[in-house]
Amino acid sequence: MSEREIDTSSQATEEKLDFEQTAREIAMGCLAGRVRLLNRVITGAYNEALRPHGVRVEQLGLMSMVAFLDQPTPSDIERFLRLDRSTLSRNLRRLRENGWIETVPGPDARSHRLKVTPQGQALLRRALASWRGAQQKLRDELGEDVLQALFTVASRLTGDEDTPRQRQDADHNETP
Amino acid sequence: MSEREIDTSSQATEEKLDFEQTAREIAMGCLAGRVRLLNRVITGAYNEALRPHGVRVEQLGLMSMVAFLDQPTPSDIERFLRLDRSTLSRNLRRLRENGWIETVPGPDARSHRLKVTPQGQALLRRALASWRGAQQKLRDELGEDVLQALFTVASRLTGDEDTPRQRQDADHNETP
DNA sequence: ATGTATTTGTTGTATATGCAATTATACGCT
DNA sequence: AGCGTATAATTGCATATACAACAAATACAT
Repeated sequence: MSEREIDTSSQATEEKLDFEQTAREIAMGCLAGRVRLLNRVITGAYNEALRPHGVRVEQLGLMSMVAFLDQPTPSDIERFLRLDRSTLSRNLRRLRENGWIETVPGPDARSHRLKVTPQGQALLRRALASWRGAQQKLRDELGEDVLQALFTVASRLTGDEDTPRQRQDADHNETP
Repeated sequence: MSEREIDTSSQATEEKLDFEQTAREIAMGCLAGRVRLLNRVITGAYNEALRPHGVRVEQLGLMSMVAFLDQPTPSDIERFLRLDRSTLSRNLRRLRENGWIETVPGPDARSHRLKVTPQGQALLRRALASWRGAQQKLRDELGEDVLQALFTVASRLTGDEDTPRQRQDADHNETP
């Protein structure tokens, strides 16, 4: 870096500014980054509250989903949670290894149904107060409206489980 | 399951209902679950768009943060992103192994500063269009107001480092 | 100055997550 | 029936994430 770069490189300077602006645009404006930050903070808050019970909020949530969907197959959960099959497979295996869920023969020879064991139910009941504590704390911090907004966004983004309004046109299929 | 359970177990029945309600409360109402779902869908969208460039949005974002913070130490980034030290350490190592960032001696013998290499800058420029495409697509799907809401929530939850340049009133400090 | 506490980074261990490839089963069509 | 395709779950590999334990260096209090 001697003399050349300073004099003749108005272009290089421009590129540098360009890069800095780009970096700023992504660093401060990336939606994915924000949502991951949000996720770290929020998930961390629940897990801190749940630590005494030896369960993570991811596991508690999955267990609850098994109960809520009433003997679902892994595939059912996958669709509902937009979770990759392989992720789900392993997460369920861990729940099974902990004795919190069990499998019963399913409607198909290649599938099976899931149910929460009594131990799993007991755990859920034990952990409920801590879970509620974390949820309430965040509700207080963020406000009920923000909570609702987050739920609404999630619904809208996943093709909505609960917002069945506005069907534009079911005919326009885009290249099968 | 013979006859006993049906007759004498009004208490067991009650407990079962109780469990089902709890499961529903958590399965459908857990904020952490919603935010993680949101994160899966959104981060997945960016990564799909970025795949041709061989970089993930987590990495692109971290690289941009290094540039934006202008030769930060890992500790600076940790505070800004609310990322665990160990996570950051490994993520930075991978960026270094890819030749996208480098370290220079820091203000301290136990620390060092980070900067983006020319290769890293080139990658950022190359990937910019794809990143913008993903961001715009989500903006269209969610609406500008929702985007802003997500940013605001993140800021509020982290004690807000940034709160976009919008400074409507820099005077109104909210009771320290 | 000296001993303790704090800061900074790394490594071990574990979970969550996703993509690609594989296996097994079911389904549909000829 | 049999063949090709679609669906279901698992496994290999890689990254992101966090907690705990550690090592090195600095800061601080007396």
